[in-house]
Amino acid sequence: MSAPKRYLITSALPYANGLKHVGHLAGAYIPADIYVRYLRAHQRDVVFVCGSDEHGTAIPIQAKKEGTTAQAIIDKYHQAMKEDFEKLSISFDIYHRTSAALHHQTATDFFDTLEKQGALQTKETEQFFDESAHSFLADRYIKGTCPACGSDRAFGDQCETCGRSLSPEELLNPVSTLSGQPPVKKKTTHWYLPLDQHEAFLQEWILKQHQKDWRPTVVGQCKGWIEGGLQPRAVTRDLDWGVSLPARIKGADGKVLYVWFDAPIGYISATKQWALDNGKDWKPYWQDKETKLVHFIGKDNIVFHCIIFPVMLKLHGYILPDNVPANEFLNLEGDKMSTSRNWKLDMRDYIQDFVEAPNGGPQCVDMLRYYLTQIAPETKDSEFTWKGFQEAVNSELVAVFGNFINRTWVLMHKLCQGKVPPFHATFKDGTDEELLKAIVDAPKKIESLLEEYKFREALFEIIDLSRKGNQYMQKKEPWIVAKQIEQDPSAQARIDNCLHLCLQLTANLAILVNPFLPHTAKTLLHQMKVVEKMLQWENAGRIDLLKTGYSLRAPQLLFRKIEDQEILTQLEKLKKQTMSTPDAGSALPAEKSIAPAKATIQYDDFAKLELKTGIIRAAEKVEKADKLLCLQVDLGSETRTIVSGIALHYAPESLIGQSVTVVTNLAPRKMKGIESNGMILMAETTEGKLVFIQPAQPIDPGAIVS
RNA sequence: CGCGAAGUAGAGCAGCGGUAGCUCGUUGGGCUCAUAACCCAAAGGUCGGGAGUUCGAUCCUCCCCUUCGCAACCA
Repeated sequence: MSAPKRYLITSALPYANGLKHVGHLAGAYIPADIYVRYLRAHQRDVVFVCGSDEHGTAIPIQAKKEGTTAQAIIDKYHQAMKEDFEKLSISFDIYHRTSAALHHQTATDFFDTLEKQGALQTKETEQFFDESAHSFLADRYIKGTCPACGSDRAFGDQCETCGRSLSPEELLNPVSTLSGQPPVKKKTTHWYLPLDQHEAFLQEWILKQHQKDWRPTVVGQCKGWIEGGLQPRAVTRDLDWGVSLPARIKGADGKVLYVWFDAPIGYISATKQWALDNGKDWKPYWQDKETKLVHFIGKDNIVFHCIIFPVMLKLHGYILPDNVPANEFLNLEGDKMSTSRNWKLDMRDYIQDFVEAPNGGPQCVDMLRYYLTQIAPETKDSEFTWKGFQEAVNSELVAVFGNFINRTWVLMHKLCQGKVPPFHATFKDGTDEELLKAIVDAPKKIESLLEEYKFREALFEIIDLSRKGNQYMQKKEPWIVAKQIEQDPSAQARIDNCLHLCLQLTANLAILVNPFLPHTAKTLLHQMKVVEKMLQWENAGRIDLLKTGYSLRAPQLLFRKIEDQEILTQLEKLKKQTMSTPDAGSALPAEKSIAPAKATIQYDDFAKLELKTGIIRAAEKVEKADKLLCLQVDLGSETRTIVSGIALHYAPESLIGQSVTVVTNLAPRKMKGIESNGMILMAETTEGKLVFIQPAQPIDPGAIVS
C-alpha cells in the first residue's frame, strides 16, 4: 500500500445559526484534527478545509427570531464558530464560508456543468406557498393537525407527538409557521438530481469496494438507502437566500440552490480559497486520483456524504471520498444534547469556564481534547459526564501520563544533574530491552490505528506506553539505587540507564501525543529544549532523540487536576440553563416565537367552537400506540369516547375523575381504529409536559365554556 | 410500520465458534522519586431475553425487547 500523493480532509460544515457544542466537536472536528496533525507530522501534503454553512431557510428564520438580518446572523455565528475552533486548536488550513463570492461562483458553476451535460432533470410540482410572507414553504414550516393522532403539533414532515412521518398534503388545517396563515398551493419548477440513475454505481462503489474499510454503520445505512430505492432529489428551491442559478437558465428567478447541494461544494470553494491564499493549485486536490479525500462527519450526515455528494462529484468528474468515518452521537449527563432544550455544553462555555479561566490555559484545551477522544462515539453513542471528564483528566492524564514525565524530570534533576545521562550498554538488562521494544513498537501500532480512524484506541496506546514507563521505573527504583551509590560503583550507571530510557521515552511520547494533544507536545518540547522538527513522525521509535549530556529545563506540571467543586459548578449550571430555556420541548427553536402570530379571528369564528367541561370516567391504553389513551369523558348529557395523545404524560388510572375542558363539536376522527369524538384542551409546560385546562372549582360536567 | 447501528463486570470499551479481556472505579497489600501518587493483587459478568444450528455459541440463524439514527438546520 503506497501512500497517497496528497490528502484533502474535510470536517462537516457547521450551520451558522448558533453556537456549536462539544458533541459536534467530538464528532467531526477533533477526529479530523488528530488525523490531519498526524499526516502533517508525517510530512504529507495535506489540506484541512472547513467553513460555515450559511444558506438554507433556517438562517432567515433565525434572523427573524433575533430581530435582525440574515447577513448579520451569519456574520455573527461565522465569526463565533471560527474563534471557538481556533481556541480549541482545530487546525483548519482554511475556515471558509458559503456566503463568500468565490463559493457562490463555484456552486453556480458546478450546477451549470451538471445542467449542461444533462445530468439534471426538471419537474413542475405544486408546493405550498405563503402569500403574506411571499415565500414557498419547506415541509418543516407548515404546521397543522396530525391525521394520525390528532395532535396539533404536527409539521409538514413529521408529527411531533406521535412521530409519524407526514407530507404537507396530509396535514389537517395547515398553516404557515411564518405568518400563521393557511398556505396556498402554487406551481413551481425545480431541477432534480436523479439519484435513481446512479444506483448501480453506488452499489458497486460502496457495497462492493468499501464494504470492508468503511465503518459498519456507514455501509449499513447506505445499503438501506440504496436497496430501498433512491428518488430524484430537488436541487433548487424558491427562496431569496442562497446561491443563484446560472444566469443563462430561464425561469431561474427567485430560485436558489438547495442548501444540501450548495453546502458540500463549500469544501471545494474552501480549497480554492486556500490555494489562492497560498499560491497553490487547487485542482489536483479534487481531480487527481492520487488524492485521498476523507470526510469527517456525524452519523446524521451520512446520506449526503456517501450518496448524494459522491454522485455530484462523479458527474462532475471529481474524485470520490476514500472514506467517510462518521461518528455516532455524544450524549450529555444521561440525555441527548439538545439545542432547543439547552441541554448541551457549548464549545464556547468550556472555553470561558476552563481555557480562559485564571487557572486555565492551553492545558485545558488538551484536557477536553483528551476526554472527547477517549469517549469518541466511534462505534455507538457515548456519553459526556463531568464526573467522567474529571476522572479521565485526574487519573489518566495527570496520574499516569503527566506523572511519568514529572517523576522522570524530577529524578533526572536530582540524580543526574539535570542532564541527559549516558547509557551504559554493559548494564543493559531484560527490563531495559522490554521498554526499548515497547518504544520501538508503539509508533507502528498507533500509526495503523490512526490509518483506520480508531482514534480512541490510538490514544489509549499512548497512555498505555506511559503506563509502561511507570512500570519500568518502578522496577528500576532509581531512588532506591541512589542510596547505594557509596557502596556500589555500578549504582550511578544503573540510574543513568533508567533515566536515559525514561527521557527517550518522554521524547517519543511527545511525538506520539502531538496529534492528539498539541499543547502538551509543545510544553514537552520546551522542557526538552528541542526544536519542533523533533515531532516529525519518522522520529517516533528512535531511542536517541535526546543527546547524552544535554541539559534540560526544570520540571513543569503538564496538567492540573479537576477539583470536585468545578464539576459541581458545571452540573448546576447545566441544570439552571435548562430550566431557564423559554422554548424547552420545542423541536424547532423558531417555532414558539412564531406560533403566537396566529391571525386575528372574528368572534364568529370563535363562536363556532363548542367547549364543555367534562370528567374522565375511564381511561385505557390504546393497543400498539405508544402515546394514545382512549378516554371515556362524562359530559353530563352523554359520555363520549375521546382518544388523546397523552399516554407518555399520564398513567391511565391517574386520570379517572379528572376535570377537563373538551372541544365537543370537532369532527370525529378515527385513530388506530377507535373513533374519537372531541378533543381535550391541554397546555404545555416549558419542560414539554402536558397539563389539563381545568375549571378552578368543581363544576357539573357538561357546563358550557365561553 | 420499515431500514440501519448498538445492547458484554459499577462506568467506558475489546473480543465475534473452543477455559470471558482491557482501562477507570472499588477493596486489600507494597512502595515512596513523583500533582497522596505509583506498583502489585483481589473482588465484580448466567456476554439484553427466548428458541435453533453445532461436539461446543458472547460470537452463526430466527423471533422478541430496549436505545440511538434514518434525506431537506442538526456531528
